[in-house]
Amino acid sequence: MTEVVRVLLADDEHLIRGALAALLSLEDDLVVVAEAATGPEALAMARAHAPDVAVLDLQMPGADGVKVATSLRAELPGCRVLIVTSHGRPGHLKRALAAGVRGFVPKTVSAQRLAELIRTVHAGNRYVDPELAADAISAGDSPLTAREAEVLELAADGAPVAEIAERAALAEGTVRNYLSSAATKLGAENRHAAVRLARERGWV
Amino acid sequence: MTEVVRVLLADDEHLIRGALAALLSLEDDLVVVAEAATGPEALAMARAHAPDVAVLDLQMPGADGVKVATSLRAELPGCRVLIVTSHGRPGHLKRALAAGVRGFVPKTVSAQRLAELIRTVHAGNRYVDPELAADAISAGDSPLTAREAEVLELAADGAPVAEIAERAALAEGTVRNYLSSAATKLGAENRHAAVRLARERGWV
DNA sequence: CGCTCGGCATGACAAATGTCAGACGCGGCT
DNA sequence: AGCCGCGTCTGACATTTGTCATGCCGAGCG
Repeated sequence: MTEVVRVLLADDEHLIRGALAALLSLEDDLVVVAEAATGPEALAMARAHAPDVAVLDLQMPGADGVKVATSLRAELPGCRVLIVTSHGRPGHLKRALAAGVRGFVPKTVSAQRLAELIRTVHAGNRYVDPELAADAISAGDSPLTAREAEVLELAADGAPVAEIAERAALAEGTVRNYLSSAATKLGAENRHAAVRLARERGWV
Repeated sequence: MTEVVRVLLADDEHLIRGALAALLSLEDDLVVVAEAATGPEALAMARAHAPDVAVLDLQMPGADGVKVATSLRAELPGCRVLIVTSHGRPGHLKRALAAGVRGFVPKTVSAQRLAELIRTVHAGNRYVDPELAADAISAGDSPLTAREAEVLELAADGAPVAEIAERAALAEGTVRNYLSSAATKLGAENRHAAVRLARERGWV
């Protein structure tokens, strides 16, 4: 094991990023070559340092971890991506895997374990946290059609139907119809509960 | 400075807690005597080890940082509390200060800075992050009356008015009235937008 | 081709929600 | 005491939202 893994660390919480950098540096075969606090910064750093593995927080200002991963996939195909997250929602995992992410774990893992996982994804293997995977499977695919999801998203901040209709270029009746069917599919009493459920499952 | 500060660390994210414990241990005058992943666990650990300073995450399973701080205040008056948080909302700061918390900072600070702050609060001084303080001041006090806030909270998960009325033991008309006046005070179009705004400002 | 099925879209009607004027009690103020 | 102002509470009315029956179009299939 003479090979050294060059790591990029991106997380908006300085406390965690710094602490993590220090801990990972204790491992002989890992070296943190760059740190970033935002999505765009992470991309810039990746271009500049071409790391072997990028450890990305899911929620960062600017662009979230999955978006960064997508861009990275295109620009630096050799760079493996490992996502860490505080509040894992099923849909995110699905999107992340679709973006070519190699690992997906909650922040409840230990640093020791994270170091192992960095080696794992660097070796070309995949790893997703079993519990998150189980959630994603039990949540299943979104039953919503494209328009239903679109309208539900526009309804997310509590806007009245008239405004949604205008933004989506639809008749009010149509908007109500989509909201209603979305709510039925999700088993919600009304559209607001539907928005909440869809968010929890990562479908919006 | 021969005195050693005994620290309790509570955060549900193992990654951060562990990393933090390691970093703080590098400081000669700080020693982490206990760690916890949940609110109740933090309380139990505090009782067992009687730390000088408790570093608490705001959002933990079981009981949040402020609730733990309140209990701690009663049981271990000598233990100073420092709250760290990822997403600082104005209302939380206010609640925290009311609970006798001595420090309140976002997780974007560096570990170095955190170590300084632990010494600061241990010395009996207070510290709140300037930016969070500014937010709290600009957000001001909640304009909602007790009933308005209560009803708005019951409406938070999208429940229909009839259900809220039953839970609050009020007539439906009354509930609608409170929701309406709350929405007006918050400058919201409807109650759902009102819930969102009140959450953002930490008023629910 | 002719058929069915599912997604998209609409308007009319029923139900839920928002708005209004007003009643009651309580505390502060002159 | 008498008079506000404020919070609490209510029902009646207007508006918004949810539900339903229906039509249109393209994809898949016998």
